[in-house]
This record gives sequence, C-alpha cells and structure tokens, in this order.
Amino acid sequence: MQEADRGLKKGMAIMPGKDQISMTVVRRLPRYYRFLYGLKRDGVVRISSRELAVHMGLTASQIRQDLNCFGGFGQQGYGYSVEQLHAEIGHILGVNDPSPAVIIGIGNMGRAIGNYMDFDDRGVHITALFDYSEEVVGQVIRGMMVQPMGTAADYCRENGTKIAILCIPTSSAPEIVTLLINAGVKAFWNFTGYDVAYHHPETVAENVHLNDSLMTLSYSLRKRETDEADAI
Amino acid sequence: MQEADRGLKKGMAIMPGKDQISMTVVRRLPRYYRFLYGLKRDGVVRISSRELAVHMGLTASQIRQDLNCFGGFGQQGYGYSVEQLHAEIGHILGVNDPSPAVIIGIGNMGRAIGNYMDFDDRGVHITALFDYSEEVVGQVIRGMMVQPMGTAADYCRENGTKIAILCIPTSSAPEIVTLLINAGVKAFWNFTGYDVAYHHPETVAENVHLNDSLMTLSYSLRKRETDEADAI
DNA sequence: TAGATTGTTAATCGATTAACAATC
DNA sequence: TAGATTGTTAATCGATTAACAATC
Repeated sequence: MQEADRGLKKGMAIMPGKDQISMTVVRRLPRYYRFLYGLKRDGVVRISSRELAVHMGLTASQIRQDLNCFGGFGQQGYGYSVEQLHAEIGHILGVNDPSPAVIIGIGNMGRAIGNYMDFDDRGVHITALFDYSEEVVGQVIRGMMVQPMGTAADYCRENGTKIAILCIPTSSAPEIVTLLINAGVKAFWNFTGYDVAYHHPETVAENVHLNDSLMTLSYSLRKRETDEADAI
Repeated sequence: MQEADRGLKKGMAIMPGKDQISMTVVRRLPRYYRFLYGLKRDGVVRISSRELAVHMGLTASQIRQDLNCFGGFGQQGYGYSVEQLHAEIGHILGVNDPSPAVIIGIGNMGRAIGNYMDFDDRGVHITALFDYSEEVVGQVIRGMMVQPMGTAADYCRENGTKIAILCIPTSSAPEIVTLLINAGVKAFWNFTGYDVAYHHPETVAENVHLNDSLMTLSYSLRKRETDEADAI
C-alpha cells in the first residue's frame, strides 16, 4: 500500500545509450565549469581529480564519478586537460547555443535580473521584457523596450520562445504561466512562490526561492550560536 | 587511505538531547512554513500528513519524519493543528526574533534585494546599506541612506551585526569578507561566486548562485527537448 | 469501542566514498 | 619500465519510503 502516488517518475523515458543523469550531478556542473574557467584563465593546462578535489572541497572519487556520467574526459596517468574539460562541460550545459527567453515582470527583481546577469554566457538569450504596469511599459532596459504583459503569450507563440523568467508576484503566476504554456513555453526560471513544477509537471522549472534561502540562513546562524552557547 | 580530508564534519558538536538535523530537512522547513501559512489563511484548522503530502507533492512518511526531528507536533488519530504547526516551524526558523543584517553592495542586485524582500518576516532585519561608489553613497533605499563601504566593518563591529548580504562582484568578495569576519560577522547570504564557506569554514554561508541555477535550467530544457526528439 | 493517524522502527533506494585493475 | 591517475566496481553512508504498533 503506497502512501502517495506521484505518478510517472522512475523509468520514464529510458533512453537507449546514456541513462538518466541525476540532478544532483547536473547541479554540480556549473560549479566545475566556473572553476575550470578560472584555472584556464590562470594558465593551468592539466589537473588531476585529486588536485581539483582539494581546490573545490570535494572528493576525487566524486569528481571522477561525476565526469564519467558524460564520458571519459580524462587520461590515465595524466589527469584532465583543463581547456578540454571546460569546453566539454560548457557543451553539456549548452552555453554555446543559447535559447531565447523573456522576462515576465519588470519590478525590482526583473530589473535586477535583466541588468545584472550575463545571460548569453549561460545558455540563455533575453529577447523581450513584459510588465503589467503602464508606467513600466515603454521603459528601456538593456536596449529592450518593456512591452505590455497582455502581449507576452502572443510574442512567445510567434517567436517560438521556450523559456520564461518569472519575476512577478506569486499571486499573478498561475494565470500567466498557463497562458505561456499554451503559447509553447517549456521552461520557467521561477522567482515566485508558485509551484510551477507541481501544477505543470510537463514543463521544466528551476526555482529561486530567495525567501526560503534567507530563512535557512537565519536558522543556521541561530543554530550555530545556540550550539556555541551550549558548548561553554 | 582516505582521498581528501575535509577536516571536522561528522561528530562535531554532539549535543546532549537533540542530535544534528540534516540540512536536507532544514531546507524543507521554509516550504512547510509557507504552505501552512496558506492553509491557515484559508481557515483550515487541522491537516493530516497524508493530506499535506498530496498538496505538496511529498510523501506522508517524509513529512512525519521531518516534523519529528523537532518533536511530536501531531496527535494520533487527528493529525496536526495548522495554526500550531505553523507557529512551531516559525519558531524553529526564528522568524519572531529577527537578527540584524547589512547589505554589502547596492548595485542592481543589492537594490532589488533591499527593495523586494520581506526581510522582517524571514528572521532578518536590515539595518544598514553599504556601497563603494560615490554616486550610490547617500542614496536612500527603504528609508536607509547608503553608507561608504569603508565604514561597513566598523559599523558591524560597533553594532554587533552578525549577518552580511553580499551583493558585490565576486572579485571584491575575498577582501571585504575577511574584514567583516574580523569585525564579528558570522553569517553570509552570498550572491557572489566567491566560496565563503570553503575559505571561512567557521562561518555560516548560504549561497544564491543565480548563474548556476540558470545554467541548470538551460541544461534541463535541452535535455527535455533532446529526449522528446529521440522518443519520436 | 472503532477508525484514524501519528511516531518510530525497518527496508529500500540513491549518492558518496573507497578500492583497485586498467592504462597512459 | 615505473609512477601516476583514470574509469569503474564494491562498500558505506544517508535519505526516503514502507510498515506497523501505539494511542488519540
């Protein structure tokens, strides 16, 4: 008697050759990529899993396991070519082939994201911005004019946009997400509290829950201080 | 022969009663908190782990395990009191007793964070803002005047500030972090690429790696599309 | 009391670490 | 060749799920 049936999950889409890479591993790739970029910039040519582990605070085993999910990038007795490994991981992450994306909501967060991020180096290319407010519509950010929210779904449909970045209040999210999905959007970078993945499991969603992250920090600090007080 | 000695980790600070709560569990608490708030607002009085599981896309077992790390908040045959559970988790997260914090760097991100977040409901209270730029110093955000970065460490020392929110470029992070730690700062909410936890393991750090998050989304979308193409 | 649901122990699953044969 | 280091298999560890006795 299973307690909750979460529907398809386990063997969905069992591919022929390469089997499913766990998200645990995928989430470490950007960090490898970042680190290898630094080594490359500093002129380091080769590195062993052991050295990399020391620098990154991981174990050499883990690094070898992670990289081997995607193929044998190393050479026995030598290690890994920094340049090649950097390029391979970049390729896996798709940084050379950016997908077009739109920002939904140009409040403080949308504006910060729009101005601050180096999107093109991350596999994403911003093509349009949308907002509800008449005051914001028409403003120019990064050379792009903010367009009325009502036109967002049509824009995505006409341009085949696959990624939407949600920087709207949580309460506005359910409606616009449905419209966007109907217009062909497949992936959401979600800054709202709305659980896109739960309500639309057919899409890809990556959440940035800043409130949750801050509360975790708050917990950890209190915990640390309590433990220190107890230890005396 | 261990491959990399990551120093203390396992049995550090073995407390008498309550044993170490895993971060996996802690990171779920804000989501429970958020969800229970919604239920409370909607007038729901009691809820079973099974109902909660269905609504949140978890298993009832997991919810009961998680909550039992902190004590028996439920009642057999009845379930959990929404109001009580919400209050208990809020208490665990320390939302009633906010810690003072400063924002280091008032660029796009610092400004967005400063304007957008409901800090006081998350256990954190912003008391000061700092920036390097002369243009930014003196600006008023949320009723607070931005102060020169050179005064940040002294401010924290004098006011006993324990939390710093890092919204500066990665390259500026190492220096200011050291200054802040020397001034008594214990916790960092880190928006930079600098690995605070690695370089200063004695502190508490919570990272928000927006670039990494975006790259993960980019990977997942490509993966999804490739799988769908292969499946045809 | 009977039904429901927790708290908790046991079983399973997945991720990390260790070990080592293959090989550069 | 000898030394180094990978790729990969086996062992361990931790987190999730299942099961069920306790109890409201």
